[in-house]
Amino acid sequence: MSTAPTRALEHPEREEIRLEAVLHALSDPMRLQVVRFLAELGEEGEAPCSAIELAISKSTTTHHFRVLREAGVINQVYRGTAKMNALRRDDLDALFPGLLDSVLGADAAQRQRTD
Amino acid sequence: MSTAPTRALEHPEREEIRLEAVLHALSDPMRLQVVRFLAELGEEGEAPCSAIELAISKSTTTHHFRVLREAGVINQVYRGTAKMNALRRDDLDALFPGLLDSVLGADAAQRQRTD
DNA sequence: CCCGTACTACGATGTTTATCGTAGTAGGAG
DNA sequence: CTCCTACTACGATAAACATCGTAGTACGGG
Repeated sequence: MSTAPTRALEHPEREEIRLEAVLHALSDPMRLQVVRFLAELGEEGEAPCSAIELAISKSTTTHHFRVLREAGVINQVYRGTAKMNALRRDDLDALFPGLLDSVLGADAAQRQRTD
Repeated sequence: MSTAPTRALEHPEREEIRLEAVLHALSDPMRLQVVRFLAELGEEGEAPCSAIELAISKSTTTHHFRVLREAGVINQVYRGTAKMNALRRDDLDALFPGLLDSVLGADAAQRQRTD
């Protein structure tokens, strides 16, 4: 009925994003992998959940995306049947300058070391 | 007897420190408070567990210090009856350049905002 | 209207975590 | 040796978390 703008998803406002929640969200390998993937898409990059191949089930994937969204790390919007995901780089950089980049850098470095 | 150097504590080597573990260790408010405290002591700063007033019981405090130590965030040594704690800044900076500083900066910023 | 794709909600399970209190050990001071 | 201080180990508990499978809903295309 009417023009229901596709049901909306709960996101914390920029000011509501908590450092502890962000660190917790990033402290899981699966979620870090998602963030790395989104970061590699560049500035405006967005991707459906299905674009990221994780070695876990669909329902668990949904769970991890939700953790990331609720922590304020990613933005999720319904676009037709897909759900597009994007890093909230602007918000994170504004709140915690340099944090995201050093985490991504640390991850890349560790990955290279451990390879 | 001989010169038993007071019983030793398990610490990960520099190369064994995992980013995920560090992020997880830092994602708890109590532990972040400990790290902030130690960071404020400066380069060579070290302090006994009892120097940090946490709003939790002694046994829980012990637990958090252990999590930090096992993640490679702090170094603990017995010094007489006390157990001295120090940030492993050198190791962290070498492995994850900028990470610790941006977390501490982010924490300070958030604290100022939320005050 | 029916179907397929994409994602979710729910309920279950096993693991980890934060927390505590009590009882203990280790080391320095008397 | 005795006592005090500092910290730990253990056992318990309640909450949170990662994971799954099944059953469902939302949307676009035929």
